[in-house]
Amino acid sequence: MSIRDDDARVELLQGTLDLLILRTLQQGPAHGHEIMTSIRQSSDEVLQVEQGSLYPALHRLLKKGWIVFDHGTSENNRRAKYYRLTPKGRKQLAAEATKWEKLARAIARVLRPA
Amino acid sequence: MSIRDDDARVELLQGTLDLLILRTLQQGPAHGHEIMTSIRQSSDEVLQVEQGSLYPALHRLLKKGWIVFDHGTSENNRRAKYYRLTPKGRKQLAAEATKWEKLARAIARVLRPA
DNA sequence: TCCTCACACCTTGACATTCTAGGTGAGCAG
DNA sequence: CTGCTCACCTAGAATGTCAAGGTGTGAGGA
Repeated sequence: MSIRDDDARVELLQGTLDLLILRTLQQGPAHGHEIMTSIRQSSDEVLQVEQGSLYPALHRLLKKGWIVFDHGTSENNRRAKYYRLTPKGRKQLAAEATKWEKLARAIARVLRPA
Repeated sequence: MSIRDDDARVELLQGTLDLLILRTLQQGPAHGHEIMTSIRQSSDEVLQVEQGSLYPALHRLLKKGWIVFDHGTSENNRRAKYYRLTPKGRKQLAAEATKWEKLARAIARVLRPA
């Protein structure tokens, strides 16, 4: 994942991609390409997930049983894999979201101490 | 770095350690051990930096010219390296803090879209 | 005296995640 | 039939972190 930083791309942050994918799929099934553009758009063009990160991540989530996919046809009439959350994935999403909140708050505290 | 999660330790998040160290040193010179406890305390015991992460990180920051150290003696009368920010490090801190804010906001947007 | 503990520093090896940089094939527009 | 976008994929390298080890020294107690 990269973050747009004054028109330069800077790599940043490990461990949040799973969370972002799970959250995106919570809004309904989507194929890889859709997930990419969805994350980019819902972050106001700040977050740019690379394909080389996305697909390994999807396979990782599949393996862990957090998502599954069905074959389907995209809006552009292409073959595509529609991923969706499993119940296990929903739980994981909740857990990861909580963890993220906790972490973000903790870092914020360190950045501006009382 | 790990985050305390209901009395279990879960590793989390790559790329923020430099920021936390720089921010800690902004409050004045400190040696490694102090930096560890300072981060733990200012995060309300949530963030626990391991030695195996801290020292490589310090050497990395040294190499990049963001910090320097002087030999000194600790409060406990031990030999210690007192690290402090360089002007370059101060700039870097500002840049990384901005980047973090940007990222945290972006992720927050993805987590709860309008 | 000797022992143990905490302090302060360090390194090695493994691991996971991500990026770069490739590649495939199919549909669509010119 | 060419070129473009879509949609999928992988190999290789880089990176940062952790777990687990290690050294040496000072302080305090037995």
